[in-house]
Amino acid sequence: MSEQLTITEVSRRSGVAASALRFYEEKGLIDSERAGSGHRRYPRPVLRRIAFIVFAQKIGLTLVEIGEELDKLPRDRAPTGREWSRLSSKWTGRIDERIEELERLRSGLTECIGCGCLSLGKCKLANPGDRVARSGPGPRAWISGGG
Amino acid sequence: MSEQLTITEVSRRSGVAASALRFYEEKGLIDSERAGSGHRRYPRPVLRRIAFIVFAQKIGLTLVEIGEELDKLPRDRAPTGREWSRLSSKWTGRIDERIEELERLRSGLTECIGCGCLSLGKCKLANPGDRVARSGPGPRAWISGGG
DNA sequence: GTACAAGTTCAAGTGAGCTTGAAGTCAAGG
DNA sequence: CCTTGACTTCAAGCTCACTTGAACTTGTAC
Repeated sequence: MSEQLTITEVSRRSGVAASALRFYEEKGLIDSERAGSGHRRYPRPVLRRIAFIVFAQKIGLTLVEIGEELDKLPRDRAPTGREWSRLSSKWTGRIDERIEELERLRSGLTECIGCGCLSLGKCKLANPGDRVARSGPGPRAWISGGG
Repeated sequence: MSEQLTITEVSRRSGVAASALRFYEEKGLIDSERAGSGHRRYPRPVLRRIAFIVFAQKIGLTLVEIGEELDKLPRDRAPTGREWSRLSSKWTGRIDERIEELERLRSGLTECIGCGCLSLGKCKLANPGDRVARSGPGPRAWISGGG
């Protein structure tokens, strides 16, 4: 019958820390029911939702953006494969853009740095549209990294 | 003669805020000399150095990593093109890795989400090596985004 | 001589995405 | 009855990459 999962089970299966799961719930990204004790009980489809969140983060979406995407899914029932893939189509575009940007940067490194043009402003490669620039005080958006 | 630039000039030419330039200096990423007044005066080659920092950030290096790379350059004279490109070779590898990861994620989105396997752990695509995972409390590393 | 822009330092704030710690609840086992 | 362990909430802390504000000095223009 184990249709409901505890937070530790969900954490183990998803690889996402329990504290992060609570955090996601607080942000409205996932839901939980409660046992009589007040403990969280997760319906199984939450795993897919979490997988999607992890996926989306790796692609580079913020939790807010992910939330907006997830809001397009029905809350009352498990979404269909069709519904999931409708969301994902948007993201492949994002991935493509990012790959293109990285390829531009790679050319910049090999071509642009060899010559003397790497002085910004002049060099289109260093500043392609300036899409990453300025969007508030916090850290600028960055790439994977993790190493 | 204007061999020396003020902080506003450097800021304007590089597109990096003056506050950020001071911050970079504090972190040891760039140097400045001082006018009699105590105001910063930058030698021209600093622009290339800043360009490199901006570049490297877009690729996904942290300021600490960038600092480690820049430490390999001579401080007493302007580095040669050869010296710059030695640094950059490392980074192209990083870009390639990141592009590969994004391509894996893209396959994951189109193949993996259509089927039912998107439950993490089972799905290799969702967790390729787990390179981005766990490295301290802060935000996980993320990608560009910037909108 | 006084206004004003442009610079200085230092401390504190910001935002994202969490983690950690304190203090408490609840169910099962000995 | 007491401990253990899994859970709860809430507040505070942390990293990264900066920005912002306060209080102050300097150089130039009128």
